This record gives sequence, C-alpha cells and structure tokens, in this order.
Amino acid sequence: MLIGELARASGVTVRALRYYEQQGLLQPERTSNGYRQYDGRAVTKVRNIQLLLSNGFTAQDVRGFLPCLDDGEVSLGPACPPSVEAVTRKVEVLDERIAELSAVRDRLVQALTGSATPQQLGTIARHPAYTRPVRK
Amino acid sequence: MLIGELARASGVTVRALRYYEQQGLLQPERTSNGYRQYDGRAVTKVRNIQLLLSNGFTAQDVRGFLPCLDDGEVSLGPACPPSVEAVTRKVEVLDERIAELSAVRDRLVQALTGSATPQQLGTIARHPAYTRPVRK
DNA sequence: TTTGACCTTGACGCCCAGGTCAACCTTTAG
DNA sequence: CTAAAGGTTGACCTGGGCGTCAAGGTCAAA
Repeated sequence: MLIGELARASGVTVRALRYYEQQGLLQPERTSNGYRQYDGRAVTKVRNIQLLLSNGFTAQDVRGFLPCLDDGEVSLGPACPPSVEAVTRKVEVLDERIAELSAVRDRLVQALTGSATPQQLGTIARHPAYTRPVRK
Repeated sequence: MLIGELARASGVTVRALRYYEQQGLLQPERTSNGYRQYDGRAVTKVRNIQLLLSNGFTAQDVRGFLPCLDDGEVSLGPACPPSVEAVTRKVEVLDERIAELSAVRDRLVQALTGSATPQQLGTIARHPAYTRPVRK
C-alpha cells in the first residue's frame, strides 16, 4: 500500500502521513525505488493518530499511546512498552477529558430542552457525577 | 473582580484571558481607569472556554457553544441565540468525540488487563457500540 | 518516447493559542 | 515621594500540525 492509497483509505493527507512518520508515529517499509510501503494495519493506526491529535493531544502524547493501540495481535497486556502506570495515567487523562466533554454535552442538551435545573447550572467546572464503568 | 484575580481563580493566564476577549469570548466591563472588571460567573465561563479549547475546538467553535453554557439564569431553552439545530449538531460532534475517546480508553484498558479479544482489536476506527443516554 | 500519475526530499508559509517584552498608567503601602 | 504590585495596549515570537510549492525520480499506458 503506497502513501496515496493510505491517505485515501484513512482520510488524511499525504502531507500528514509524512509528518506522522517524521514525528516517529509511523515506520513504513520502503520499496526498492524508495517509495513508502504500508501494510493494512496502518489504516487503523493512522485513524487513531488523527483521532488523538484532533482531540487535543500532541504528537508526543500519541507516541506514548500508540504501542498499546497498535495491531492487537501481539504485545498486549503489560508487555506493551510503556510502563503500566504510564498507560494508566493516560487512561485517567482520557477519563477526565471524556467527563468534561460529557458535562458540556449534557449542558447543551439541557439548554436545548430548556429543562436546566438550578443545581446543574454553572457546575461544568466541577465535574458533575460522571463515572466510567471501570473494567475490573 | 480584576483580571489577575480571575486568572488565579480560573487557572488560566492573564494573557489567555485577554486573548479570549479578543476572540469575542469574553466581554468584561471596564472600571473608570480602564481596568477589566469581571463578575463571578466569568470563572465558570473561562473554565468552559479552556476546557473546549484544550479538547480540539477552536475559538470560533467555542463562540458557538458559549451562549448556551453561560450563566444559566436566563436565556436557556430554544431562546439561546444559536439556532436549535446548530446546537444539536454540536452535541452530535461532542458525542462523536466522546465515543472516539471512549474507544481509545477501552482499548488502553484492554491492553492493560491483557484481555483484548480479537473482535475488539483494530476496531477503533469503526466506533464500537457506544451509546450516550439520550435525554428524552 | 512522451505523457501523466504517482512518488521522493527539502524548504518556506500559515494558523492558532497563547508567551514574552516594551512602554506606560493607577493604586496602595511605607 | 517613592516603590511595588497590578493594570493597559501593541508588537513580535513560538510550537504544533500541517499546506504548499519546487525540483526531481519512477513507472505504466499510449
């Protein structure tokens, strides 16, 4: 799979793909003529990268996430490079972001329905009870 | 409440506050000597702004959100300036973002627990069943 | 063999969310 | 009166995530 094809398949530009590589997020093979060669898993990988970048994470952040999101065939569990506690912290960061966005969402919905109750107003900053199901 | 106090209270810098104002996100009063004067609701408002900006939304996006998140005392329901369908679309955008982040989170947790099942691997891009409770 | 589509590596440019510095005014404390 | 702390505008700078040429190599089709 060449770069243009990957670009179309993953919905990002060729430029972005080269940038991701430069940032150490992708390491494609090279064909004999120097063309970048990607395998099928790159599509999902690139989508994940774009997803995280467009949600306020930096390329450096993403470097920390990726090894644990990769293909899924090998190296899962505590075998994924970054230390377990590092990933755990990232999960916590994600939970925070999700909670915050959920709070915003709920307030918008309340605004729409016009059913905002006094208790729930102006409380976005102190996250209203949001609990993610903790996988145990 | 002067700008420095608001900065400390809301956890952003003075510079950021002036930038927000320049972007039309804040309209503080001015004291006789030209100092910016904010009321108490500004704290929550600023936190909301920062929250959205740090989650991949632009200042322009935020301009669209704010009137419906404001103080909460008046102008809720379909009385909030942006058209109802505009806000509805923003809610949808939020739902997408939340779903995507949740998917990433779940995959990270799976990587941690080492219990990733084949069906759930490589599926981040096609959002695994995530359903926000739709307020009805 | 020439055209066109695709690829390569630079390198410069842009936008956005601020950081930083300069020059200056205002108010309170000593 | 003077210093310190906080405010003002204006201007330029920065870092991240690309957009956009420029100049050229490769390859299949006509």
